[in-house]
Formats: sequence, C-alpha cells, structure tokens
Amino acid sequence: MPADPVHRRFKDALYAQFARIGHAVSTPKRIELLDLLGQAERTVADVAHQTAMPIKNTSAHLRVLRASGLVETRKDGPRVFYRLADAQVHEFVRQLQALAHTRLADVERVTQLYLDGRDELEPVTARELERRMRAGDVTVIDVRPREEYEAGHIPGALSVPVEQLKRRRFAPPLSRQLVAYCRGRYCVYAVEAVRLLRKRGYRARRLVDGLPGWRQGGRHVAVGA
Amino acid sequence: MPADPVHRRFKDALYAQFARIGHAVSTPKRIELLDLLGQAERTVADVAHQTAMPIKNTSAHLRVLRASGLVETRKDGPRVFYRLADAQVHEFVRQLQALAHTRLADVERVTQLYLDGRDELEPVTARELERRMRAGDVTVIDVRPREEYEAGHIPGALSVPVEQLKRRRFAPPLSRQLVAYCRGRYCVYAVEAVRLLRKRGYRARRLVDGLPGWRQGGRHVAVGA
DNA sequence: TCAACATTCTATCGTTCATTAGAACATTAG
DNA sequence: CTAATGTTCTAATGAACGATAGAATGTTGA
Repeated sequence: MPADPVHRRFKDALYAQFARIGHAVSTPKRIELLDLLGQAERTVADVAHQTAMPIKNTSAHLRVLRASGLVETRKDGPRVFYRLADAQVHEFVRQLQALAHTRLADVERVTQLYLDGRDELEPVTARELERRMRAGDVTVIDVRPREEYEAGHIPGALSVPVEQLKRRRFAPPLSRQLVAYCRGRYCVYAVEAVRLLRKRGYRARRLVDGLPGWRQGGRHVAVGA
Repeated sequence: MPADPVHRRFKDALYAQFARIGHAVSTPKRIELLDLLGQAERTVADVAHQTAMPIKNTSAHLRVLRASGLVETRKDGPRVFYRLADAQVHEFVRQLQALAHTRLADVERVTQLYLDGRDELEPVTARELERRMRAGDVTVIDVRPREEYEAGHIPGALSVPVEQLKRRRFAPPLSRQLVAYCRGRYCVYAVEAVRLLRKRGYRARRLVDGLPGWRQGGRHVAVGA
C-alpha cells in the first residue's frame, strides 16, 4: 500500500474539496434554504422569513452555500436574489433527503430491535445504569413504598410506588426510556412495574439486584424526600 | 406564510434528520472512508491504514457513519468489518463527488496540479473496452490492491497491483495492448500504471472512471481470485 | 486461566462553526 | 444631498466537533 506522502497529500486535497459540498449540507437550515431556492429564485429577506431566521443569520448561511458553489446570486436594485446553481444541485438535495428517509428509518428500526431484544433478555447492570444516567437518556423510578425511598434511594430517581403506577399517576412521554428498581434480586415490584410500563408502550427495563446492586461498588445513595 | 409554530417545529425536526446525513459527509476523512467501503468490506485497521489515520480516530469516524445509517457492520471473531449500507449510499457519494467536480473550480485546479496531462493518457470508455475485449486484442489489468480485485473486478482482467508492476512482476510481450483501471475517476493508480508501462514501451491506456465506470450500464463484475 | 490482539469507550483539549450584535456598504426615493 | 431599505462584513461568544490519549471491553488461542 502506498504510504507515499505525495499520494496522501493529493487525496487529502481532493477529499477536502468533496467535504466542502458535504459541509454545505451539514446543517438543517441550509438544507431548508436549498429546498426553498429549488422552488424559485428568492431574496434574502424572503427566505429569512420562510425559515424563521434573522436576516443576518440567513445571509451567513447563504454565504456558505455560495462558497460551495451550490447557489448563485443576481442583484436587482437593492435586492439580492439567490437561486440554485443548476439542476444537478436540486437532484443532489433530493437524493440526500431520500437517503435520509430510507437510511434513518433503518437506524431507528435496528436500534429499536436491538434495545427490545436486549430488554427481553437482560436487566440493566448498575454500571450501565450509571453510564446512562450520566448521558441523561434514561429516567430511573423507585417503585418501592414511599418510606423505603426516603430511607435511601438512587440519586436522581423518582419515587413511584407500584400503587401509583397502576393508577397512572406517572405519565412521562412515551419516548422516555425507563429503568425501575426495588429491593433486590427477589423483589417483584420492579418486574411488575416493567411489565406494566411495557404494556403501555414504554421502553422499560429493571435494574439487576435493585438498590443493593447499586450500592455494590460504593455508589452514592440519597436520603430524604 | 405560516408563522405557525407547529409547522416550524415539524420542519425543524425534519431538516434536522436530513442534516444527519449531510453531517456524515461533511468531513474529508469520512468521505474517503465511504469510498473505501464502497470498494469492499473492510476492517477498522484496514481502512485506518489506507487513510493514514490512527485506529482510534478511524473508529470514531466509522461510528458517526454508522449512526447516520450509511454503513453497517459485521463482526467476525475479534474483527469488525464495515461496509456501505446499500447501493443507494454508493450512488449518493458518487453524486456528491460529481457535484464537487462540476461546482468547485478548485477541484479542477487540484486535479490538474497533480494529474497533469491526464487526458494525454487517452482514457478508454467502458463501451469501447468491452468491444476490444470481445475482439481479444487487449489485456486488461486491475492495478488496485489484491483485496479489492477479489471483491469485484472486470471479468477477464488480471490483478496486477501497482507495487507488483513497479517490481516488474508483470511482463507481457511488448506487442500487447494494455488497459489499466482502478477505483474511479479520482484514483491515481491507473494513471501511474499507464505512465510506467509507457515508459517501458507498451501501448497502455486507462479506463475512464475505473470500475464504477464499468459497472455503469449494468456490465457484469466477477468476484474472487 | 492468562496473554495477545482488535476495537470501542471515556475524558480532555483545541479548533471550528453557528449564531448574533454592531457597523458598514449599496441602492433607491425624496 | 439625506433618509430608508436591503444586504453584507467584522467580531465576539458559546456550543459542537475532531483528534487523541488512556482505560476498558471483547475475542481468540495457549
């Protein structure tokens, strides 16, 4: 294989050029602008209004698009009209959107399958839960009776005793990932809670070994309401 | 025009999805990775080497590509193989490069700089090559690395990686007409090979647009050694 | 079980970039 | 000319991102 530095420099330069196009379509507002300009020639103020952006902002984006050669301008009096450079650009944007439609749908589906499949098989480890909580993509609920919660619980967890859960006192958005926990390995509250939540359409899992599992490894436990 | 906040939120969400694809191709190395993965399924270490990047770095980029659904993975033993998600991705990358080629004057300049007088090397069209091969008066050589040849090549072509060519491992009679090809329009292997062969007295030309150019039009591609 | 290897995860650093304010530049109307 | 309008330029800030080091994970073979 060519560790040839000349090849490398050439390739770097070449792909840097390609990336200029990619960069132009790497932001939502710019793609929306390209869509609008594909409809018809438009002024800055016009597209600014339609995209709900300040004019300055819009102007900056259009500048980037022009630097990448995707749009061209025409000046008429005080106004500047923008349009797509040619039909190939229109086709490119269209294909980008088609790709997003098919590929990202797949991503969602696969992710879902993966998560679901894993959910069936394995509860969450304390370690994994800790990581996910840091990432902020999971809500932890303590399904034991209130008193036990107050005596000690995972920091950040919500107190939602199973009784309340059954009465639907707890209704976060369906998109939210939930992790329930209770007393320990042989406590059925968490299992029941997970079953219930899944029936309602949530992605719910339970913490392995409950609160004791969390304590193991010296993790912090909060006390009080 | 709809200053309707619901419309706005919907549009923002929609274009944010599109931008995920755009973001994936907004950086030179990621486009280069997509090009490589379009040739054949590859391991992380493999593409890391070919793109002159540290493995960690490469892994991070591949992660982004996978999150956008453009590539997929397969695990075999300790190794992870990456490949394009489907043909649509290949086509998209191709179109991105074509767009860059036409829209960016700089692309032209850079290309000229490094591949001076490329057209003097008389590229052969796929159609013409096909005719000549049927007539049997030409030898086709694939100058890409062996793995890429095995992943797919023009039927009847010989695998002669440039390294071997330099070491004179390939020595047909001087009377033989040769056509070299590699990855595509921007691949320098074929150009280099043709120059080398001509210096040795052969009548050598290169296939325009390489293997992708052959594929276009639905021509058959052979797989294996 | 250990060791060796491939890859990914986590955290940090430095850079780039989107956003946005303020000033500047054109153009046209009066 | 001045004022009003439309647009761009310059600069500053904050968030996101790429690069990368170090630790962790997972897999294979001894």
